[in-house]
Amino acid sequence: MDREATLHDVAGKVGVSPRTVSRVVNDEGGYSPETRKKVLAAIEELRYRPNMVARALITKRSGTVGLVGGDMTDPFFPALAEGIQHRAREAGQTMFFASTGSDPDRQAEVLRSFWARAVDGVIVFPALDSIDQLTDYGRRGLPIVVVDDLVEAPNVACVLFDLPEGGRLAARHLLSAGRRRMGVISATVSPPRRRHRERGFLAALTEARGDHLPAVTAEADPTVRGGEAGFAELLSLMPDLDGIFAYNDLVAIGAMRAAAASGRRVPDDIAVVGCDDIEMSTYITPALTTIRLDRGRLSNEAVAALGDLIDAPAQRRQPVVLPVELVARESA
Amino acid sequence: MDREATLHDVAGKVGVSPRTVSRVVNDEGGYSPETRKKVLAAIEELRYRPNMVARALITKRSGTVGLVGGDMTDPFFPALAEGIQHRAREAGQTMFFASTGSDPDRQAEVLRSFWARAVDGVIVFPALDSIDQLTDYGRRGLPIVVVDDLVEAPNVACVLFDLPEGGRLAARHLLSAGRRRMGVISATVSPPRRRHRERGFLAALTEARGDHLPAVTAEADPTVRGGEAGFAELLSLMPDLDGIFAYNDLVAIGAMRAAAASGRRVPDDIAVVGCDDIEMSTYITPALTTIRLDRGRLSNEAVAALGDLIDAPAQRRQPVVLPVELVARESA
DNA sequence: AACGTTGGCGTCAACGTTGACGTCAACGAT
DNA sequence: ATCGTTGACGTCAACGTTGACGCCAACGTT
Repeated sequence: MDREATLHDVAGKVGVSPRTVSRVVNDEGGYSPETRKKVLAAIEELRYRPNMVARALITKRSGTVGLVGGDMTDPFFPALAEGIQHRAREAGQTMFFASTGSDPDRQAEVLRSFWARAVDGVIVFPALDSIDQLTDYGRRGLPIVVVDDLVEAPNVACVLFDLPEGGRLAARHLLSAGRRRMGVISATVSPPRRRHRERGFLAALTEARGDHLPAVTAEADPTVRGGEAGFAELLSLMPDLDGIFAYNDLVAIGAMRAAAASGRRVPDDIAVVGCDDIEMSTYITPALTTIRLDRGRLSNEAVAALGDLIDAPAQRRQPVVLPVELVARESA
Repeated sequence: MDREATLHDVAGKVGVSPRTVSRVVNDEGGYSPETRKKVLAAIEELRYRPNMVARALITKRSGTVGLVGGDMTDPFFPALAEGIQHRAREAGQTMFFASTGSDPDRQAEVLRSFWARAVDGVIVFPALDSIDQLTDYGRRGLPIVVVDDLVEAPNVACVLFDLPEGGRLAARHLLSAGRRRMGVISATVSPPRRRHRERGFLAALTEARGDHLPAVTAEADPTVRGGEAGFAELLSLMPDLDGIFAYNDLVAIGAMRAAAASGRRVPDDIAVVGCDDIEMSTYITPALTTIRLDRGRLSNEAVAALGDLIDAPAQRRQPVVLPVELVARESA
């Protein structure tokens, strides 16, 4: 035959109904051992494989999950995608991937595309101002795991790192190293309510009292180049800067490079702390001190949360808050 | 209604048949302007969206493409995935992604999963010894773009960089810098017939004659750690090594780190050339001299080749060979 | 007036699988 | 012998959409 075998072909070969073949394929029971052997032999001979498209039309389950992020070239992401895909594969699922460039319109387009293809659920790093669309899809019945944000809606679970604590750890580390004139670089696309790192950092400074000056703040894109620009902005606000906390490692690396370019030694003249702990951070000189976000842990928790949503939807879910830790290297 | 609207719902609201609604949705013609307006209004009101699963069951087209690679944490890959996804999105397609860990059994599993979900085509970085399975899927009718290898089969097109030329450029660069005792690090998973870089490198040395010694070779995993191990292997074969060409940038960075750890200065004592041109290569010290593989170009060519296969399958395709260039920085 | 053409519809039967329910022979209990 | 139960099947009708083909009124040509 010049087309792929179907249940009907297998059934025809064995002399049973397609329904019976479906029972064997799906291990449903309700067939004799003899029938089972014959069906499996025919499956092998005809190279039958279930058509997941036809199956999805009936069961509304496609065996796929979607991963929606900002930009895949952010090194944090591929490691996470590998983790998520590994766990999804264990559950017999195939992964869609789409990046949104942190644009809510593109995220809406991606979610629409996934919804139209009956994905079993999605793991989303939300774009700015996209809670409404996430809530909408949750209400429509799409299981959604939101990462690094809080959305309360049916079928939505949240998994996030304790980023305020990360900010506090960074602040305390810089203070204990004797830094007194500090700055924080936050993400350009983050609204104030999502600047957890900055909030924790500033809170820790306030708690500590002491002789440090009030910290200055800047914004930057999540790239090395962004970090260079963020450094320049901080410096213009506080020329005798001696400590920096950046919201991700690429930005921190950029700040380090800009510091070096301006004749300041890291960490002698200025200490830098990042947040992520990407591999690159161990290879640059000096090696970056950073707040480690455990991607393996995040992958596991996100996929587990999605599995729970898929199996038992429309149940109330408490956010899962993952701990962070400071990894002290050379830059601070 | 507590379920998503279908063509039937829209048809019922307007008072036409579902087929007519389908004609409007798909811009097929064969309807009056008045009918079109009514249908579009009803679509808006009912928030109708085509069910891509149902559509795929009939048309055998799902509007999805699959990307199959080794490991997403290889920095070359995410940049490529962004490019491919961007181009796919322009064509209204959604991207599956799966990594295989360069394992042919996992690649077979991935292809089976994609095939069962009626992907329109796949772009594959082949795992070792996987030509047979690729040929098999090509014969079954799956459009396949193979990257960095050559597979001749129906429905298969190949896109690859001129890696032998990359090897030659690296060799000539090192020679012109006065290096005379050189080594090449190839991929552990590459069979001899796929060591294009090494072959080009050695060929250029043979052509050049001169007073350089025959190069030594080593194998390494595609990571910084792999590069450190590869460097050690080369060094054991040639203790007065003064030039290295690595098959990717991470390996080159690892070699640089190992050289520094052994007290050798890069490039003074030992010059290092990589291949890829990942972003990290510009940020490490010294910045890496490398053979640049243009990912934007590769994404475009791969997606274009896949589009051609999808639109006109079972046609003979000449491999697309992309040029490479040497980017001279500080390490060589 | 008759005939051929054609636009704007509609009908029908898939596509491959599965949920809901039906049939029937074999078996144990009475 | 009769009856109720049950395992091992089978039948039927979706699921939502589309390809193939049919119908019919309107129109132009003869």
